[in-house]
Amino acid sequence: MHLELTAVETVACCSPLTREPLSEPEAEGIVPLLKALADPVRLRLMSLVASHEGGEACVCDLNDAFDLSQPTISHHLKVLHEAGLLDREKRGVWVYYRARTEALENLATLIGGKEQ
Amino acid sequence: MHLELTAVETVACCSPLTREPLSEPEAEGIVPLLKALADPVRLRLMSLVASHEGGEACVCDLNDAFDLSQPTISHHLKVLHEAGLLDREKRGVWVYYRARTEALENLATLIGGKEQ
DNA sequence: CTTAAATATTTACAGTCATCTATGTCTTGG
DNA sequence: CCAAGACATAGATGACTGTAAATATTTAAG
Repeated sequence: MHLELTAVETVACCSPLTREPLSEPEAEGIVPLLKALADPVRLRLMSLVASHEGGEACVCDLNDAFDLSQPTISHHLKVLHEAGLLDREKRGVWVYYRARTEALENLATLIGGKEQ
Repeated sequence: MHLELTAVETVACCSPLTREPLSEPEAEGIVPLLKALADPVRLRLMSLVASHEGGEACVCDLNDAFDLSQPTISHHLKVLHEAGLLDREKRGVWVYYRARTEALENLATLIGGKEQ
Protein backbone atom coordinates (compact mmCIF):
# COMPACT_ATOMS: atom_id res chain seq x y z
CA MET A 1 0.00 0.00 0.00
CA HIS A 2 1.29 3.38 -0.89
CA LEU A 3 -0.29 6.76 -0.35
CA GLU A 4 1.83 8.89 -2.65
CA LEU A 5 0.56 8.94 -6.18
CA THR A 6 3.03 8.33 -8.94
CA ALA A 7 3.11 10.89 -11.71
CA VAL A 8 1.07 8.75 -13.97
CA GLU A 9 -1.68 8.21 -11.44
CA THR A 10 -2.36 11.89 -11.10
CA VAL A 11 -3.14 12.41 -14.75
CA ALA A 12 -6.41 10.61 -15.17
CA CYS A 13 -8.01 12.68 -12.44
CA CYS A 14 -8.07 15.97 -14.33
CA SER A 15 -10.34 17.30 -16.97
CA PRO A 16 -8.64 18.43 -20.17
CA LEU A 17 -6.48 21.50 -20.15
CA THR A 18 -8.94 23.47 -22.20
CA ARG A 19 -11.92 22.70 -20.00
CA GLU A 20 -10.99 24.53 -16.85
CA PRO A 21 -7.87 26.06 -15.32
CA LEU A 22 -5.51 23.49 -13.92
CA SER A 23 -4.77 23.87 -10.23
CA GLU A 24 -1.20 24.13 -9.06
CA PRO A 25 -1.20 20.66 -7.45
CA GLU A 26 -2.70 19.16 -10.59
CA ALA A 27 -0.02 20.82 -12.69
CA GLU A 28 2.70 19.60 -10.36
CA GLY A 29 1.37 16.10 -10.79
CA ILE A 30 1.32 16.18 -14.57
CA VAL A 31 4.58 17.97 -15.22
CA PRO A 32 6.83 14.98 -14.34
CA LEU A 33 5.18 13.01 -17.13
CA LEU A 34 5.72 15.78 -19.65
CA LYS A 35 9.28 16.31 -18.44
CA ALA A 36 9.96 12.63 -18.91
CA LEU A 37 8.84 12.84 -22.53
CA ALA A 38 10.41 16.21 -23.22
CA ASP A 39 13.79 14.84 -24.23
CA PRO A 40 14.59 13.55 -27.71
CA VAL A 41 16.29 10.42 -26.45
CA ARG A 42 13.51 9.54 -24.04
CA LEU A 43 10.80 10.31 -26.56
CA ARG A 44 12.45 7.96 -29.03
CA LEU A 45 12.97 5.34 -26.34
CA MET A 46 9.30 5.51 -25.47
CA SER A 47 8.38 5.18 -29.13
CA LEU A 48 10.83 2.34 -29.68
CA VAL A 49 9.46 0.36 -26.77
CA ALA A 50 5.83 1.10 -27.51
CA SER A 51 6.09 0.21 -31.18
CA HIS A 52 8.24 -2.86 -30.60
CA GLU A 53 6.63 -6.21 -31.14
CA GLY A 54 4.87 -7.34 -28.02
CA GLY A 55 4.94 -3.78 -26.70
CA GLU A 56 8.20 -4.45 -24.95
CA ALA A 57 11.91 -4.32 -25.65
CA CYS A 58 15.05 -5.26 -23.80
CA VAL A 59 17.74 -2.75 -22.99
CA CYS A 60 20.20 -4.48 -25.28
CA ASP A 61 18.01 -3.61 -28.25
CA LEU A 62 17.58 -0.04 -27.12
CA ASN A 63 21.23 0.69 -26.52
CA ASP A 64 22.04 -0.07 -30.12
CA ALA A 65 19.57 2.50 -31.42
CA PHE A 66 21.54 5.37 -29.95
CA ASP A 67 25.04 6.71 -30.11
CA LEU A 68 25.11 7.06 -26.35
CA SER A 69 26.76 5.21 -23.51
CA GLN A 70 24.92 2.36 -21.81
CA PRO A 71 24.65 4.20 -18.47
CA THR A 72 23.04 7.14 -20.23
CA ILE A 73 20.35 4.95 -21.78
CA SER A 74 19.88 3.26 -18.43
CA HIS A 75 19.40 6.66 -16.84
CA HIS A 76 16.78 7.71 -19.37
CA LEU A 77 14.90 4.45 -18.96
CA LYS A 78 14.85 5.02 -15.24
CA VAL A 79 13.34 8.46 -15.70
CA LEU A 80 10.58 7.02 -17.90
CA HIS A 81 10.02 4.20 -15.44
CA GLU A 82 9.77 6.49 -12.43
CA ALA A 83 7.32 8.70 -14.28
CA GLY A 84 5.13 5.66 -14.73
CA LEU A 85 5.48 5.49 -18.48
CA LEU A 86 7.47 2.25 -18.65
CA ASP A 87 7.16 -0.98 -16.72
CA ARG A 88 10.24 -3.02 -15.90
CA GLU A 89 10.63 -6.76 -15.81
CA LYS A 90 13.84 -8.67 -15.35
CA ARG A 91 14.02 -11.99 -17.14
CA GLY A 92 17.32 -13.74 -16.67
CA VAL A 93 20.15 -11.42 -17.49
CA TRP A 94 17.95 -9.13 -19.52
CA VAL A 95 15.62 -6.35 -18.47
CA TYR A 96 12.52 -5.74 -20.52
CA TYR A 97 10.69 -2.45 -20.59
CA ARG A 98 7.05 -2.26 -21.52
CA ALA A 99 5.13 0.86 -22.49
CA ARG A 100 2.20 1.80 -20.30
CA THR A 101 -0.05 2.87 -23.11
CA GLU A 102 -2.92 3.74 -20.81
CA ALA A 103 -0.64 6.36 -19.27
CA LEU A 104 0.02 7.81 -22.70
CA GLU A 105 -3.68 7.76 -23.48
CA ASN A 106 -4.57 9.55 -20.26
CA LEU A 107 -1.96 12.17 -20.92
CA ALA A 108 -3.20 12.61 -24.47
CA THR A 109 -6.75 13.09 -23.25
CA LEU A 110 -5.59 15.67 -20.79
CA ILE A 111 -3.67 17.64 -23.42
CA GLY A 112 -6.01 17.49 -26.33
CA GLY A 113 -9.20 16.01 -25.01
CA LYS A 114 -12.41 17.25 -26.55
CA GLU A 115 -15.54 17.42 -24.48
CA GLN A 116 -18.80 16.36 -26.00
CA MET B 1 7.34 32.58 -46.92
CA HIS B 2 9.38 30.60 -44.48
CA LEU B 3 11.07 27.29 -44.90
CA GLU B 4 11.81 26.44 -41.29
CA LEU B 5 8.98 24.66 -39.58
CA THR B 6 7.92 25.87 -36.19
CA ALA B 7 7.69 23.25 -33.49
CA VAL B 8 3.97 22.98 -33.82
CA GLU B 9 4.08 22.39 -37.56
CA THR B 10 6.23 19.31 -37.20
CA VAL B 11 3.81 17.45 -35.01
CA ALA B 12 0.97 16.67 -37.34
CA CYS B 13 3.30 14.91 -39.74
CA CYS B 14 4.06 11.92 -37.52
CA SER B 15 2.15 8.81 -36.76
CA PRO B 16 1.51 8.13 -33.09
CA LEU B 17 4.39 7.15 -30.84
CA THR B 18 3.14 3.63 -30.45
CA ARG B 19 2.76 3.00 -34.17
CA GLU B 20 6.37 3.06 -35.28
CA PRO B 21 9.69 4.26 -33.90
CA LEU B 22 10.08 8.00 -34.03
CA SER B 23 13.06 9.17 -36.07
CA GLU B 24 15.57 11.47 -34.47
CA PRO B 25 14.51 14.50 -36.57
CA GLU B 26 10.88 13.84 -35.74
CA ALA B 27 11.73 13.65 -32.06
CA GLU B 28 13.72 16.87 -32.27
CA GLY B 29 10.71 18.54 -33.80
CA ILE B 30 8.27 17.40 -31.16
CA VAL B 31 10.39 17.89 -28.05
CA PRO B 32 10.15 21.71 -28.05
CA LEU B 33 6.39 21.41 -27.71
CA LEU B 34 6.67 18.98 -24.81
CA LYS B 35 9.38 21.09 -23.17
CA ALA B 36 7.13 24.12 -23.42
CA LEU B 37 4.40 22.28 -21.53
CA ALA B 38 6.73 20.55 -19.08
CA ASP B 39 6.73 23.35 -16.54
CA PRO B 40 4.02 23.83 -13.93
CA VAL B 41 3.70 27.54 -14.56
CA ARG B 42 3.49 27.16 -18.32
CA LEU B 43 1.09 24.24 -18.10
CA ARG B 44 -1.20 26.32 -15.92
CA LEU B 45 -0.80 29.33 -18.19
CA MET B 46 -1.78 27.20 -21.16
CA SER B 47 -4.78 25.88 -19.28
CA LEU B 48 -5.77 29.33 -18.07
CA VAL B 49 -5.69 30.78 -21.56
CA ALA B 50 -7.36 27.80 -23.21
CA SER B 51 -10.18 27.63 -20.70
CA HIS B 52 -10.70 31.37 -20.54
CA GLU B 53 -13.83 32.74 -22.16
CA GLY B 54 -13.26 33.35 -25.83
CA GLY B 55 -10.19 31.11 -25.72
CA GLU B 56 -8.00 34.09 -24.99
CA ALA B 57 -6.72 36.06 -22.04
CA CYS B 58 -4.68 39.19 -21.56
CA VAL B 59 -1.42 39.19 -19.69
CA CYS B 60 -2.88 41.33 -16.94
CA ASP B 61 -5.29 38.53 -16.04
CA LEU B 62 -2.55 35.92 -16.14
CA ASN B 63 -0.07 37.79 -13.95
CA ASP B 64 -2.56 37.86 -11.11
CA ALA B 65 -2.93 34.09 -11.09
CA PHE B 66 0.68 33.56 -10.04
CA ASP B 67 2.95 34.67 -7.28
CA LEU B 68 5.66 35.46 -9.78
CA SER B 69 7.12 38.63 -11.23
CA GLN B 70 5.65 40.07 -14.42
CA PRO B 71 8.85 39.44 -16.44
CA THR B 72 8.77 35.80 -15.43
CA ILE B 73 5.22 35.38 -16.71
CA SER B 74 6.18 37.25 -19.85
CA HIS B 75 9.08 34.86 -20.33
CA HIS B 76 6.87 31.79 -19.98
CA LEU B 77 4.31 33.20 -22.39
CA LYS B 78 7.08 33.78 -24.90
CA VAL B 79 8.19 30.16 -24.62
CA LEU B 80 4.65 28.94 -25.26
CA HIS B 81 4.27 31.38 -28.14
CA GLU B 82 7.52 30.35 -29.78
CA ALA B 83 6.56 26.71 -29.50
CA GLY B 84 3.44 27.52 -31.45
CA LEU B 85 1.05 26.82 -28.61
CA LEU B 86 -0.13 30.39 -28.07
CA ASP B 87 -0.98 33.15 -30.53
CA ARG B 88 -0.30 36.78 -29.63
CA GLU B 89 -2.35 39.81 -30.49
CA LYS B 90 -1.80 43.32 -29.24
CA ARG B 91 -4.91 45.40 -28.84
CA GLY B 92 -4.20 48.86 -27.52
CA VAL B 93 -2.11 48.63 -24.41
CA TRP B 94 -3.01 45.04 -23.78
CA VAL B 95 -1.64 41.84 -25.24
CA TYR B 96 -3.96 38.91 -25.66
CA TYR B 97 -2.82 35.32 -25.90
CA ARG B 98 -4.95 32.70 -27.58
CA ALA B 99 -4.56 28.95 -27.29
CA ARG B 100 -3.86 27.06 -30.48
CA THR B 101 -6.05 24.12 -29.69
CA GLU B 102 -5.29 22.35 -32.96
CA ALA B 103 -1.67 22.23 -31.83
CA LEU B 104 -2.73 20.60 -28.59
CA GLU B 105 -4.93 18.17 -30.46
CA ASN B 106 -2.14 17.19 -32.83
CA LEU B 107 0.21 16.64 -29.94
CA ALA B 108 -2.40 14.57 -28.12
CA THR B 109 -2.90 12.40 -31.17
CA LEU B 110 0.81 11.85 -31.42
CA ILE B 111 1.15 10.85 -27.78
CA GLY B 112 -1.90 8.74 -27.31
CA GLY B 113 -3.38 8.29 -30.72
CA LYS B 114 -5.06 4.99 -31.41
CA GLU B 115 -5.07 3.57 -34.90
CA GLN B 116 -8.20 2.01 -36.25
C1' DC C 1 33.88 -20.48 -7.34
C1' DT C 2 35.22 -17.79 -11.38
C1' DT C 3 34.34 -15.50 -15.17
C1' DA C 4 31.71 -12.95 -18.43
C1' DA C 5 27.79 -10.43 -19.82
C1' DA C 6 23.76 -7.29 -18.97
C1' DT C 7 22.21 -3.60 -16.52
C1' DA C 8 22.31 -0.15 -12.71
C1' DT C 9 24.55 3.24 -9.61
C1' DT C 10 27.79 6.82 -8.42
C1' DT C 11 30.38 10.84 -9.26
C1' DA C 12 31.60 14.78 -11.80
C1' DC C 13 30.92 18.36 -15.02
C1' DA C 14 29.21 21.34 -18.63
C1' DG C 15 25.13 23.22 -20.34
C1' DT C 16 20.38 24.64 -19.77
C1' DC C 17 16.65 26.96 -17.36
C1' DA C 18 13.49 29.44 -14.01
C1' DT C 19 13.60 33.38 -11.62
C1' DC C 20 14.58 38.10 -10.20
C1' DT C 21 16.00 43.10 -10.74
C1' DA C 22 16.64 46.72 -13.74
C1' DT C 23 15.60 48.79 -17.86
C1' DG C 24 13.47 49.48 -22.40
C1' DT C 25 9.46 50.03 -25.62
C1' DC C 26 5.01 51.21 -26.82
C1' DT C 27 0.43 53.12 -26.21
C1' DT C 28 -2.92 56.19 -24.22
C1' DG C 29 -4.49 60.35 -21.61
C1' DG C 30 -3.89 64.90 -20.43
C1' DC D 1 5.20 66.84 -25.19
C1' DC D 2 4.95 64.26 -20.74
C1' DA D 3 3.60 60.94 -17.56
C1' DA D 4 1.76 56.53 -16.47
C1' DG D 5 0.63 51.94 -17.36
C1' DA D 6 1.22 47.36 -19.87
C1' DC D 7 4.32 44.38 -21.49
C1' DA D 8 9.00 42.87 -23.22
C1' DT D 9 14.05 42.45 -23.03
C1' DA D 10 18.66 42.07 -20.86
C1' DG D 11 21.70 40.45 -17.50
C1' DA D 12 22.77 37.76 -13.44
C1' DT D 13 22.44 33.76 -10.54
C1' DG D 14 21.26 29.41 -8.38
C1' DA D 15 19.25 25.02 -9.47
C1' DC D 16 18.53 21.33 -12.34
C1' DT D 17 19.86 17.95 -16.13
C1' DG D 18 22.10 15.13 -19.87
C1' DT D 19 26.23 12.88 -20.42
C1' DA D 20 30.36 10.05 -19.67
C1' DA D 21 33.80 7.32 -16.90
C1' DA D 22 34.34 4.31 -13.31
C1' DT D 23 32.36 1.02 -10.46
C1' DA D 24 28.87 -2.06 -8.56
C1' DT D 25 25.27 -5.65 -8.92
C1' DT D 26 23.10 -9.55 -10.71
C1' DT D 27 22.69 -13.69 -13.42
C1' DA D 28 24.16 -17.62 -16.05
C1' DA D 29 27.73 -20.71 -17.74
C1' DG D 30 31.50 -23.70 -16.99
